[in-house]
Order: sequence, then C-alpha cells, then structure tokens
Amino acid sequence: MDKQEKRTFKDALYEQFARIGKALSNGHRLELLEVLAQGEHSVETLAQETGMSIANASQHLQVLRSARLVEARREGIYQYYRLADEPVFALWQAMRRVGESRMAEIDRIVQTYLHDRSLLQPISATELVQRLIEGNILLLDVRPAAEYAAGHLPDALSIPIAELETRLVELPQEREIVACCRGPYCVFADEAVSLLRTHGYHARRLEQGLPDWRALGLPVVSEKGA
Amino acid sequence: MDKQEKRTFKDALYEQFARIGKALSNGHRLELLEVLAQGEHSVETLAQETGMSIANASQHLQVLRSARLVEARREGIYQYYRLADEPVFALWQAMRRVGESRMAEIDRIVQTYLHDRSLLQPISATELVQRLIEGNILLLDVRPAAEYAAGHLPDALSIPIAELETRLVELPQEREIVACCRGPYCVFADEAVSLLRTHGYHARRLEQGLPDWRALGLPVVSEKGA
DNA sequence: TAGATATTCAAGTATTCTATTGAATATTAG
DNA sequence: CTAATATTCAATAGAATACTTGAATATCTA
Repeated sequence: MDKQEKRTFKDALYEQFARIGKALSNGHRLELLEVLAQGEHSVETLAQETGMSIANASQHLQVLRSARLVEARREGIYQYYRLADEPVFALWQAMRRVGESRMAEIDRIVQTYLHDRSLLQPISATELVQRLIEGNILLLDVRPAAEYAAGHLPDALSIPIAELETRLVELPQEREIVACCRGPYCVFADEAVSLLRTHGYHARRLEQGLPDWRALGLPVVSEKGA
Repeated sequence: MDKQEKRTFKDALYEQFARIGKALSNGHRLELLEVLAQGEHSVETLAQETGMSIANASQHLQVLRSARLVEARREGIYQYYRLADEPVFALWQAMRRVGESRMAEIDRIVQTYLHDRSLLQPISATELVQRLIEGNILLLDVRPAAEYAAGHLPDALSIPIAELETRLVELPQEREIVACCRGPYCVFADEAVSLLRTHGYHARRLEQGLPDWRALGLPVVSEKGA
C-alpha cells in the first residue's frame, strides 16, 4: 500500500466515523437521543418533548437513523423511533462526561437555571442501592407513564410529574422519597423534590437517570409488552 | 420555572454539548485526535501525518481546542497540541465502538484496504498480558520515535516502521514478535508484521493501540522529560 | 536588528446544514 | 372508496463550515 492509497484509506475511514460526529453535532438531535434513551417514542411525542415542529423532528430523526444511532419501526399510523443499542447510550454518556468536566459553560447554564442543586441532596445510584437494602425508601419515578412502562427501577412507583400534586395522598409521609427521572439534566425530579418538600415530605433527587442506572448493570423492570 | 424557561434552558444546554459533537463531525479532526492520543505533536507534524496543509490543520486544531478536546502549549517556535484528558480519548473510543458495531461501511473499508486482517493473528491486550507473563515475546513498537518517547508499553523495543527493514538485525529470530502501533486503524503494525514474516520471523499484531492499552489501566512507560 | 521559521489570521468561494412551508404518502376508520 | 391522521418529502432561504491563498504575528538565531 503506497502513501497515496494509505491516505485514501484513512480519509474514507475517518469520514465514516465523522458521520457519527455529524449526527451528534446538533443540540436538537442530542436532546432527541436523551429522550429516546428512555424508550421508544413516536415522532409526534418526540417533537412535543423537544419543542420542535413535526417536520423538523422527523428530519433530525432521519439524520440520526442514517448514522445508525437510532432505529425505527412502524406500527399502524405511528412511526416509533428508539436508540439503536447500548453503546449508543454509552457514547452520549462519554460526551456528557467530557462536557461536564471540561466545559465551564455547561456548569454555568445548570447553575443559572437550576440554581443550587446540592439543596436537592442528590443521591448517587450506588448509594441508592445501599440505602434500598436498608429499606425505608420510597422510589418515585416522575417520568411520563410510557417511559416508566418501557423500563424503570425495581419497586419504583410511577407518578408522572404532571399528576404529582393531585396524587400526593398516595405517598406515605413517614418514608423518605427518592425521585428519579430521565437523567442529570432532566428537571422533572427537581420539580418533584421541591413540590414534595413544600408538602412536608423528606425528598431527594436521584442523581442519574434510568438509562444511566441500566448502563451500570443494575436491574431494570419493564411492563410486559413494552 | 415555566415551560418557556425550561425550553430556553434545554436549548442552551444541548447547544453546548453539540459543540463537542461539532468538533467530532469532521474526519480530519478525528484523525487529529487519534494522532494526538499518542502524545503531543506540533502543528507541522500533525499536518504531515494527516496529509493536510499547515493552515488547514491549524484551523481544525483550533476548532478542537475551542470545544476543549485538546490543549496547547507553546515552546519556542513550536506550538504543541495534546489531548485534553483521558475522558476525551474515552469519547473517541465510544465513537469507534459504535461505528465498528453498527456501520457496515467501516468494516467494508477496512476489508478493502487492509484485506484479511485475521491473517495478522491479532492478539488482544488482555491476551498479551498473559503471554508476557509466560515470557518469550518481543514487544515491538513501530510508531515514530517521539510517540514512543511520550509513552509506550513496558519493555517494548522502539523501531519506527520506516527504519524497520534496515534494523532487522536487532531482532532475534527465535522470539515471537508482537508489533504495536497507534490503534486498530493504524497500518504501521500491519506493515511491520508482513515485513517481519517475509524475513522469517514469527510476528503478530497487537489489536489495540497504546492509548487503548492505557485506557485499560495497564502500565505505560514514558521517557523522562516527555 | 534582520532574517528565518512556525503558526495564526483574514478573506473569498464552494459546499453543507437548518428550519420552514406546503405537498405527497401511508395507514386506519368509517 | 373517502376522510382523517401521522409522517415524510421537496424546495427554499439563510447560516455555518471547509479549504485555499496570502498576509500578519511570534519566536529564535546570527
């Protein structure tokens, strides 16, 4: 293989890898990946969740699909997209890690909008595992019901954040509550914790989201048919 | 936090993460990262290694730097770039993993240019560790001398691929040789193995490159001052 | 200080990407 | 078959990106 052929090879090879990078080079697409990590969703719900028009969401999903990061299936009138596989989530995790550790802007944005998050006494997944063994913790999953159905922590109770205020009666006052949501940048659990606290509960936030929990190899339960 | 504020937050947040994706969205930049994972390099050597013009390489490096994936230091007349930290390499590894497992095009390109690589009897890092304990293996690092100096496997002998043919006398015929280079897409080790074999040596390729070896937590030696 | 070298900058052009719009397609229900 | 709904496609305008060229800057050496 001469020098020129070697260059052709490398150019072709890295160009293929760059297709993955291109798919990751847009904020909307990253947000789509984060939502898809919770389980499959139709185009419409994805558009709603991410504040995009249907057509725009569809186009971004197709970019993700052509980079093989997501897959799709059609069921009747709906097209359901899902993350292709576990390594794709690991890739997003690796990106998150780099961003968190190296980009001050990210910390600044979180500070600005979510204020002092340490007040939520975030608990890590490994710490939670320990506390669950000791008992006396109520796990509360505040994501939309469909995402809970697609996979959730064992023994977690599902009350979507939108319903939480009206369903407070279901929660025992005496148990400490740990609220779980999509991931570190999801605000559902933040909102849940502050709502619960104003009603006299002892509540904390689970640091990681469900996909992170799964990636740690910890057990995940899904409803039959999901 | 109302709905609109939540959207502003998420848009701002994911846009920041997308800066990392943008940095990874170009083949030349990925190749630069791979070379930088071997240790710091000047702009000129990076341009040579990747077949780019100096100005172009410089601009791509600045894109990588503004996404905080690489850092730079000036020494006299030279500007040396290096990977920012270990998680950045982990990110590139995660990308490689997704590409390898999901993009058929990548496998096809490797097949086309490198033909049947299984003939090189690639040995994995963990397997190599085992074999090294048993002894009787000669580790040969065929990367450029500067990269060897920046970090190499313990007891590896440095003979850059360009010098290998004239320095064959330094290699004992009776020991099995394992050639190590930059990573799975580096052709140095492939060339070394086939050259060695035509001269009667029993040679194999180390599957992973030095940065992968380091990421596994295995020991790496660097020359003083490097 | 002048000359040499490495790198960056600035400008220009060609290309690619993004969001919007409205039309086209596919599937189901009646 | 027709109407309704979800999704995709096609075309467009505006923004961002990539590579080249030549000039500007920074550092060292003589």
